[in-house]
Amino acid sequence: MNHVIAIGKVSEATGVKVPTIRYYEQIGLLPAPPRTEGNRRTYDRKDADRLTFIRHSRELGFEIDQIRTLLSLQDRPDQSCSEADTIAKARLAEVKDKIASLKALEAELERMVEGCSHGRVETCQVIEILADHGKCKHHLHDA
Amino acid sequence: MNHVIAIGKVSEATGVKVPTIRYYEQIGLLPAPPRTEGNRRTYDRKDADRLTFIRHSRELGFEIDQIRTLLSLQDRPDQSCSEADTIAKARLAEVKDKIASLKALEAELERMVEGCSHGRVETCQVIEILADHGKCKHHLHDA
DNA sequence: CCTACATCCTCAAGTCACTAGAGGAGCAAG
DNA sequence: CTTGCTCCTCTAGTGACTTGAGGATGTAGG
Repeated sequence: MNHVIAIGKVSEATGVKVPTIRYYEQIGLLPAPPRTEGNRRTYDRKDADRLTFIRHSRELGFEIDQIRTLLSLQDRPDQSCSEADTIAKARLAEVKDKIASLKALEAELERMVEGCSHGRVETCQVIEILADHGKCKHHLHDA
Repeated sequence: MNHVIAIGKVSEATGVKVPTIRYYEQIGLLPAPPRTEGNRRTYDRKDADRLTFIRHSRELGFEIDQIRTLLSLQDRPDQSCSEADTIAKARLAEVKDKIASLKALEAELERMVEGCSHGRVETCQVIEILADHGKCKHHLHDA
């Protein structure tokens, strides 16, 4: 209720950097807060909660547009949560994919590093493997 | 030696898209090839190899600047490969980190999705967990 | 009251690694 | 000769911010 928190304090409390908070306001993800006489933004607890929600969602890899949807769902608690469920499931699938391809990548990098004879480039597996894709067993889709 | 391959063919052969090849030339990652009378780029086997090297490195998640270093190492085979080794090791560490944080993320998403009662938003774990970071056991660094 | 200094403001431009589109020229086949 | 493909340059857009310039405001100490 009492808009009293300065942008720097919200930043500290939520872990979202000051310019990022202003950016979120600009793109309409966070409502423009009231200002002091000296034109400074004043936030309250609700704003901080929203920013925490946003930060956590970003950490989980959701895109801004997905977060927009999730936020709008949060604002209307009577609605079905199937949309939130769908978004989370899609993200989960993405994450599983990414873990799989990162593991392939890890294996290949390990092979590279282990194969490095610490000699000259001529005989270095690192360079060798990068140069010759045929030496790579896996098909990596994206890393 | 015989510069004879058109950009579309190199693209096909290496899996690097045509505009991306031109982009790599622009940023100096790939040397500007000779042109035909009709101003078309003509590539040879060496260029294709270099592009394969670049693509594979990108798939492994190396940044353009790192690839620049790796390429310059490849060009001077007498040098020590310790720099390549260092770059690969750093990338390996990054990948391991990322896998760890993605696994935490996977667990959290799974918890969210399983906790969804398919009812209204009010009781939905998905929204709940996003809103309250305290409910999240893990510290995720980046996803 | 004055002076440092931290914090805040706006606006524009930069980052990374591409991708997309406009508008036009070259080239091979039917 | 025309259809349709590939190619050319150039500019601008993408996502999610970050950085910097240039200035105003707020606060603590002397």
